[in-house]
Amino acid sequence: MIRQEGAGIYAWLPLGFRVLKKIEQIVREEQDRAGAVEMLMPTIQQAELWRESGRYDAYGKEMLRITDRSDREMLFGPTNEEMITEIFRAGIRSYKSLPQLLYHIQWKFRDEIRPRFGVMRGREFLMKDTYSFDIDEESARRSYNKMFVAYLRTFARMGLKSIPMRADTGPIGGDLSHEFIVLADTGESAVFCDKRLIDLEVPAKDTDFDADLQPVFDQFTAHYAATDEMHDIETFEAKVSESDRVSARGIEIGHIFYFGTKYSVPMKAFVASPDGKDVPVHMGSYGVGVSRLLGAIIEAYHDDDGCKWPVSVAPYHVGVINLKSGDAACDAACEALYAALEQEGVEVLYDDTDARAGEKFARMDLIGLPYQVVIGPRGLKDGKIEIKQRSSGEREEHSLEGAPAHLAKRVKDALRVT
RNA sequence: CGGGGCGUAGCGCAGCCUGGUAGCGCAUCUGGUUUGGGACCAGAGGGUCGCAAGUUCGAAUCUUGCCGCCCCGACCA
Repeated sequence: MIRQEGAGIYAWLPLGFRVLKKIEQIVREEQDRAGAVEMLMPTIQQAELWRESGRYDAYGKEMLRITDRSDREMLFGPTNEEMITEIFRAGIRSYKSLPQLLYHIQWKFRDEIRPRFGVMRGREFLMKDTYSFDIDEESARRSYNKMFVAYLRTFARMGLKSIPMRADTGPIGGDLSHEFIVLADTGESAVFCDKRLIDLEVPAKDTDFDADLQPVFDQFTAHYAATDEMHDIETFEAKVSESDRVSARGIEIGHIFYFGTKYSVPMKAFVASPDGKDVPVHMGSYGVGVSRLLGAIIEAYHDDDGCKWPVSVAPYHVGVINLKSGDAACDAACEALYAALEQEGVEVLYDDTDARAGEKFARMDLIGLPYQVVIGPRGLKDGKIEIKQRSSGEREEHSLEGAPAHLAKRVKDALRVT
């Protein structure tokens, strides 16, 4: 799936790359649904831009600084607030063009003191970052809520139960911020929350993002939830009954900020307000660690034998195991099934190596595709094949004849966006 | 950056203390026997022992310097 090429730097091998693309696509679809517009900014930025915001000196050693052949100072972007602000001010002059919600999915580099946990904390990582521009705080809050809801949906589609937690705004600054945390034993930080939060229903596919989303926000922030650094044990114990208290470990998979005019003022991103006066725009930024999500999903879905991918992000939906490759009937049956499944839009990984059965099963379990189809000469005599579900381990006999439609239906049901 | 450790075949490791020219398991390749849930036998290929300098008749092994990587801590999508 991946291969380490340096501290915190990974090559994405074919299988891992497929998963990354699927995660990316879900993130993209939910951004689009929420009304954000995709674009693409470069990885390399000019130091000059960062001097305007004052962050060139403030950012410290985490920023990878580069010089070009003319000794111009450049940097590999750790984030894009400055650049998007520059793009905004160059093109937007009037309140009538607001709000704006722009995002891109691009590689970032942060020269972490200590990269670890593989792709969970790489130095180079793929991030979706959205930036909002609004005329005032009230409007900015609506943008914030859109991303808040979009994130709940995004993570749910990957099978992750995310919990928004009030967060410290950190070096990016501002006063309204939430981290989206997924609970996992191997999580990096301790988290504390109210159990009732975990069972809340995620907003549906047909959510109207132009409507008032404040009730959703209120619902998901009504109960206690805090990461280690924001945790206050007295409040926790006062607000949450003992049976509802959850103390666990969590992985941060998303982080949203409202930071007002922090960048628009120094960088002069002003728009004309209705009364004709120039006012600084109110901004927010919203990040999802796309490459990190791959690690988070594995943490959430695996067993001793390997991965157990949710259908929505699995590198393939179905693995076809030919128990006796070289046998004419087996080969024909496998190839027919493969073709029929592809016809149905099901993604298939076909193992026709001549390894022993046990090795093939083990390998397929490790890869962790949602469904495995086993075809061998013995079952084939009666037109039977085996369908195994990786997540439950459940195996069922099925007729070869109806298998493509049957599997396609199961895959499509699992993929149905709610 | 502070503390600890590692670098020897694609992967995982032994050998280093006590210098004598490199080995094991897995993987790969060939042949055979097997074959329905991690087979067996026989054989083969694959290594500038992280890099450089030094000590020595001789360095994977000792010394020094450098590079890379991992783990613990402060920081982070």
